[in-house]
Amino acid sequence: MINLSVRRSSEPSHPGAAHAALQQMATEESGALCLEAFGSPFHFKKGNADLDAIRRHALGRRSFRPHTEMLNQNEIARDVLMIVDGLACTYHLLDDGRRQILSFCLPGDLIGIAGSPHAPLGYAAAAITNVAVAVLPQDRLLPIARTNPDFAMSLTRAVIASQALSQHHLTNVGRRTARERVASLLLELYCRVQGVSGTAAGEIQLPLTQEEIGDALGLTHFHVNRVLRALRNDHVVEFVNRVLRVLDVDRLSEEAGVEPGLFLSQAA
Amino acid sequence: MINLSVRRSSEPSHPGAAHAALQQMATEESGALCLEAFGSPFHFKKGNADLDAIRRHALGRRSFRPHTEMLNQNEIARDVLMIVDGLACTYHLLDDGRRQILSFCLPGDLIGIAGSPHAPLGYAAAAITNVAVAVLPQDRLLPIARTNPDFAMSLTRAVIASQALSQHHLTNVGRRTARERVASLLLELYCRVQGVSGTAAGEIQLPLTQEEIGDALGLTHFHVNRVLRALRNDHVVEFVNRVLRVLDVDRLSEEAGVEPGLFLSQAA
DNA sequence: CGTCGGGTTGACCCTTTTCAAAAAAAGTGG
DNA sequence: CCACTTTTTTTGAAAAGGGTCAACCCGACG
Repeated sequence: MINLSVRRSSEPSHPGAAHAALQQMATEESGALCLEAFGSPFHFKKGNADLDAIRRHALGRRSFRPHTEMLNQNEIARDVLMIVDGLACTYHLLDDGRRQILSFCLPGDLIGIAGSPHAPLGYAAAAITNVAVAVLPQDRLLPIARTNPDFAMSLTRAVIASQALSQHHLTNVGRRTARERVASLLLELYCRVQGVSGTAAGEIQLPLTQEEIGDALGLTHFHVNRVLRALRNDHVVEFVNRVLRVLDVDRLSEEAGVEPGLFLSQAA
Repeated sequence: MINLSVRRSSEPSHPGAAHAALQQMATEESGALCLEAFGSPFHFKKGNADLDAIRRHALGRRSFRPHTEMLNQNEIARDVLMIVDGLACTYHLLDDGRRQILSFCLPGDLIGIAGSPHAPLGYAAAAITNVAVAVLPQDRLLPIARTNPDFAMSLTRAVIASQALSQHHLTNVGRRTARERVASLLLELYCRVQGVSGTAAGEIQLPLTQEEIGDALGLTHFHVNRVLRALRNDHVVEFVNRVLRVLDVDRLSEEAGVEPGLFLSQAA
């Protein structure tokens, strides 16, 4: 049902020699392991005030290769990570292998904020593409907040925004048909990716497998495949070769059953 | 499919004369409309530091009768509400009447915190029983946070805790069977109610309809009924007459597929 | 050139929904 | 305290939306 081949992030990486220059570029402040290219369509373009406020306090950078685990759901998370480049996801993994993807994480998203400082995180995070993150040690949050009150509110707003998305997903999975769910997720990703990349073409790069889509929507990848085909036949969206082409945005949001503009506010 | 008979909360209330004394008791700080009795099993017993920090800044109180709307999903929320007594829920309402309950709100829970100060809330909230809340105007959050950094972090932690619950629900609905979902929700409510009420009996008052349970779990109330019967036949839990009796906690958490103690941390 | 991760398809099965209807409970007003 | 109404719970039968399983295809990659 799921791809369990997620490698531990602590594994040493073996970047090809050709990538050396880019790695240098990425190895800014800290001695974190940095690798791979950063020409992805998922780069942090325009910042909003809150995110910049948070990012300003980051202590370093780290990078992750595709399909590596960024946060473990049973360990206490030492650091909060802000995605700077690339695509990741957070998820729950059940004992028998079932997986629920909780969110797809784009540049600007925060992952790993813990409620209690020494409790396990409760969810895992993994890189989907190459991912670069800014690192913010968990135990620096309170000190920073004390000297910088706006920082704390920025943090709060970031968490609230991400919860609004979680709730949207819950409604999706709980009360919508497979077709509506797929339409809704594609619309969401289309809007969010355009939001962070600043572009506005009719298509985006979307390096997701149908299995990942299914794990986010509570469907099997078989059924995702069927729905995708139907959506393509009906000239709503095409999702082939990791490219999502939206043929008719209004139609898509109609199919999804969401008010257009729901996801645009995310990018504000 | 859903009960659309939610009355506007602005309706004047008509408390019986017998309740006068109790009303007085409840009308503490402000001229808010207060009514009805407060002998419910859902009363704010033991506070944790964060919640007290937040509640300390509340400006007044309000009460809601059962099935009245507390927050509207299309309006901008003026106030943040902290439940002090009673049971409420937050939900999304789709155009065609489908409803997804996002969370059940017990004393200590915060609802209505807005990410952007002037955007619609995105979800609604309704009282299930009589509900008493502490009111905290949205626009006081930032001023308070500025002079009191710990308040902001308390707020952040409260939102994080509630997001953890949302995510748990998402996994429930997306990747678990009907039986697992019902078991999981009952276990959650059992633990949370005992947490806030401070009791530890084998049963709790749980004034929910099967329809509400279904709307929270992405099931029809017909199927909830059948699952409930099966669980009763198997001597795991009994849920009759608004009373939830847990016959075997370990068995229940096993059925739910969650590690026992997941929800206990909520009450900490 | 052979393996491997994804995508695609069809047939079949099963969990859950839908619909109709009745019984039980809970309010409401007199 | 009793009729009367409205919710809520319960049950059965039938339909359907998705899941399961078994293949096969394809391009990427070593």
